[in-house]
Amino acid sequence: MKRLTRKSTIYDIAQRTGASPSTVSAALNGTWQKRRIKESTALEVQKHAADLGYTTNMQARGLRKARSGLIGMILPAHFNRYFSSLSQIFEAHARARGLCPVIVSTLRDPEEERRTVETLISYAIDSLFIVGASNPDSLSDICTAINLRHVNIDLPGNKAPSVVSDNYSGAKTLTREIIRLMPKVPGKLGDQIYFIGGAYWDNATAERIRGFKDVNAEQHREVSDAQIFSNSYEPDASTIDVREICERIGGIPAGIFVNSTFAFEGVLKYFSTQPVESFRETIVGCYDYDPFATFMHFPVVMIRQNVEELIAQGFRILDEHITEPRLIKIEPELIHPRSIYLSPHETLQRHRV
Amino acid sequence: MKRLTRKSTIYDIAQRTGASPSTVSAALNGTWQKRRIKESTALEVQKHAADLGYTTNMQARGLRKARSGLIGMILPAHFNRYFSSLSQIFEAHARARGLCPVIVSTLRDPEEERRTVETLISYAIDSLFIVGASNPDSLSDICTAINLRHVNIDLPGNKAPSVVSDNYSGAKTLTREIIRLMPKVPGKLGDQIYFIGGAYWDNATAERIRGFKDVNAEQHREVSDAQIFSNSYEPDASTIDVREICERIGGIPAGIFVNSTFAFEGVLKYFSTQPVESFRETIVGCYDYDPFATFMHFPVVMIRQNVEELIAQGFRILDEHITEPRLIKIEPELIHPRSIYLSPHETLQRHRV
DNA sequence: AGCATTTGCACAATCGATGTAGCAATATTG
DNA sequence: CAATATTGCTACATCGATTGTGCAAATGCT
Repeated sequence: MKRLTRKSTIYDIAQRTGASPSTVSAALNGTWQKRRIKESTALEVQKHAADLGYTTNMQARGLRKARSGLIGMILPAHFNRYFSSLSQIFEAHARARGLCPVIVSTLRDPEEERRTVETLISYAIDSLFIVGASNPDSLSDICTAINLRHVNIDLPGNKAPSVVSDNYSGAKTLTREIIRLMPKVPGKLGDQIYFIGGAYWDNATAERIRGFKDVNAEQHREVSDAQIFSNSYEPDASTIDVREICERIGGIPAGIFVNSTFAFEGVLKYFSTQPVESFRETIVGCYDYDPFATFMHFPVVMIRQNVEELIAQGFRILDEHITEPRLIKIEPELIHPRSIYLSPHETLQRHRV
Repeated sequence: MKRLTRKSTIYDIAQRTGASPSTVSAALNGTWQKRRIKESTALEVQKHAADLGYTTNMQARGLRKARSGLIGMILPAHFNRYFSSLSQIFEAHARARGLCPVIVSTLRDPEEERRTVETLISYAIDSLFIVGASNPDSLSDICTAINLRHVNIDLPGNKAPSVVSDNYSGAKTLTREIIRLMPKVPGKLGDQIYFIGGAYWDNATAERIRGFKDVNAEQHREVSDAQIFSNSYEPDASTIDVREICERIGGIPAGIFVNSTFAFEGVLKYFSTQPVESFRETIVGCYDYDPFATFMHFPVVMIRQNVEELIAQGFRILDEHITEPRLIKIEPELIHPRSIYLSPHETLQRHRV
């Protein structure tokens, strides 16, 4: 009863139809017109293929054609709304092109990033999206060495085209909004605004800090470096940082610029140890959008990166065979408290191609 | 200047070292002892391979060995904390086994599920995790036909081993907790508890409805079918359903059992149209956990499925070559309002293997 | 009819790695 | 020292699809 049926191959079909393997191949991969195969032959072959349940062995095809039909993406993590929205949209685009997406997370570990890229290369991926890599340029080197088309998304590199949010402008918008919503009680304890999360040496964080500082300056608020906590991607960094701030000022600050939803979770972890009432006058702005995060028990404004555009531009760059470094900035948008941008299913439906 | 360098192959290394391709192959894939290759030869080959930056062409290897080193997973969507936590952990396990994870979402579309499984098969994946499929059995048929090991996760099937949450028990726990937290004002408008989301014909929803009803019965609360809204996975279903409920009772119900974070987003979408004060006495229980969702401006209790165990058991089943259908139930846990279970990075770190 | 095209298809090499079978050189044994 | 065993390696077929080349047969043309 055990059907140890091997997958059927073009040779099986060749036998049944009496055609040669090359004819079968042509009939099935769409090149039969070019190869002057009679239509009736092609149809015959296709019929037999269909009822044998034939599907192309992509490894064989890939081996021969030196491309696989796979398209790779590496990103820091799946378990995050920003990154998973990137995956979701990346996937829709890949599918629309008849490619099979391979999305792997690398946990911001440079060594893991290298290994993963090499693994993907060993599967002969046709192109690669490098999302939020800690060292994009070293990955570019690997790709360039074997002529693999790739783009950086989210964090830019110097050796390949990059598509990123306009972090400076987004941070300015967000900072302005935080300040606008902050209780206007000058001199009040915790009247200052803090920046938490990320790492100052990465481009995105640096740009956001710049925007944060510039808006504060423009509004005649002093910002000292003691208000900026961006030295680590370590798990608990933001939990520890926010605790330190709160202990320093003896309360919860009136405004916090949180640099990512990852960091925001860390902040919440500390908040969960504090009484609910302590948040009455706290305004949190978070760079990155999470639908649930806009419904906190205190007001949260968020920046939603234009994920669709980030990915679309990435594909455009690959399509147009652009390989020289360049930087494309995409404007993000402000999301107000208690708003659901789109239900996730809607987002998904929109990208069914 | 353009380095159109092809990836180097065992033939390149063979040339440089003067060894034959088979020797090179053996030296590099670890079988050299078995094939009685002198250690010095093997080392020599490995050295040359290293500085040529050689990596195995997995398509060639896969073609020859009829397996690819890829392991597949299909799931409804990436853009969701439950599913993306499954991906995250799946990936860690895959990596620990030296496999490359290929995770593809299928948007609960049966046709897309079939197509995707066939695509994955055409890449000769070594095994497959089928997560939350709308029709697991038809996918099992496809897999069985070519002898592909697979497990169902989250939603069970009848033709392959399945690992699912104990939905009945989880739903009972959640329902009890909702009732416990609900304001004790009998006769009050909206004193009833509602069930929203999912589709009654899928096993998980059915089990949860059963748990929901049983606990209500046990507490001498009547539940009519008019309190249960589980007829659709359509995007806006839960938004529409909750609106209908609220309009029917002229307010927001005191207790809502929301069947997934997807549905919860839909509910929030409606809530965002209502004044904040209207939620003062609403208790929401949501089956599935999202870290941000526990910090809403009204109390939210959640059920966190034991994602680690779901995946671990899935791998165990594959490892032990279990193919006959069986159902493994994993106990989920209750998550209280305003609690962050683990920061995402911690979750990730724990699964770096 | 006689020649030139065109049509329809088959052959065989190829992609890169694997693994069986086998051969020569060396080592072991009686 | 001859016979046997072991060591170290190579040759070659193979996995399944693609594709350049070639060659009959059918058709067109004069």
